[in-house]
Amino acid sequence: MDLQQLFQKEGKQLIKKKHEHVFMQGDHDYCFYFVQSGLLKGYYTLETGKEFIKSFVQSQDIIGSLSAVYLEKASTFSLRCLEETTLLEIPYAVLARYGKQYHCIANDIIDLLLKFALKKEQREFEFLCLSAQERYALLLNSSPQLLARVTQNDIAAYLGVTPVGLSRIKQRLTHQVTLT
Amino acid sequence: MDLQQLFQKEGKQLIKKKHEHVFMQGDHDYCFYFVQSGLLKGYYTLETGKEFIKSFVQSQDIIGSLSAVYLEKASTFSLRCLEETTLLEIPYAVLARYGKQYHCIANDIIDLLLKFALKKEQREFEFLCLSAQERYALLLNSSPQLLARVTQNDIAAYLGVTPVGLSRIKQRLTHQVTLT
DNA sequence: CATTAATTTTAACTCGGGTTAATGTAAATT
DNA sequence: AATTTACATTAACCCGAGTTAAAATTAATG
Repeated sequence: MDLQQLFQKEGKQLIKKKHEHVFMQGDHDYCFYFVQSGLLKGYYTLETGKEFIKSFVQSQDIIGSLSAVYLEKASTFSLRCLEETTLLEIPYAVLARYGKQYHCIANDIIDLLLKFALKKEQREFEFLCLSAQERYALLLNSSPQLLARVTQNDIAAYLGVTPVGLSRIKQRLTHQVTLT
Repeated sequence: MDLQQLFQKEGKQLIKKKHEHVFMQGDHDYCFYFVQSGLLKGYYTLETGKEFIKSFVQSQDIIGSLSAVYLEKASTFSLRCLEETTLLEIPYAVLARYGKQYHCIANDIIDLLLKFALKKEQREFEFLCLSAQERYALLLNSSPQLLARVTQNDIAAYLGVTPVGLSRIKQRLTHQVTLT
């Protein structure tokens, strides 16, 4: 048995409409979610009211709040649907139980965590070493189909700039391109 | 047996002088390292020659290049001693073998990866949502003793600003503080 | 279809941070 | 002690991005 089969077997199916939340920043959510279809955003809300997007979550992804699930603290971010989305929900306790019993599940969890860690490391690299314009160019290259499904506001919030800033970046890029 | 005991038992001790490298960006290093004493920096070198510090690595930390070890690719960063440092070196293959055999080791690996993922997630948050000044203020609060061991240049490279920029941030902060 | 609401672009102004270079200060080496 | 080398601060100038506000475009809804 692998992790995905475990979700199929033990997961509870949730169907969420566009704009609905799976959980909110501050919640003590103790579940992981496998995305069967749809699109979501994980985002931070600051005291100032500003919103920043941690990640877009797509079909076949597994998502959960590590700080809520593992540290048993309040979730540091909210998870909200950008499109109608179907998920399979599984409590962490169930996952942990299977992990202890089946080595292959434990290995899948290690695998999942490693991929997650690598993804976060890559994003850290981009923020640490690259300009907003370079980050946008990378995103455009790696995920054009994702960008098409998402508003400019959300892309900006993902890059860590304002919508106005992103608009200027796009303008600069297209001018440069047509120059060459 | 736990992970630290495994390092004691199977690890090979390395003693490195200040400025020596453990591995370099581009190397195919296949090991994890437990830091017994000393201080290191993991850093990216860009084609432009600019350096950015991914993380400082302190006593009791475990470090390795995930992309080198797990993806079997070239390491994306270099690891270099800021002080004389002693390490215990263990090949990933050995770790994986013990992980398969002993559940407690597998659990420790999951634990290690989770903590690493949480750390990277926190740093992602800081870059995504906070200004350089806010990041510096946080660092000053959370790790004053670390800052005392590290040069301004390295703190700047860790925050993602230039030494000149950091100097201005410090000036701004002390002026603000003395105003209140 | 028309109106309202949401999204995107453009402009004017401000500010943080990069760049370069000069100055000051501390360490290291001979 | 003297000189070189590394590290830190300061100043002048420039540019990218934030802010606010207005205009333009697109989408949603009665």
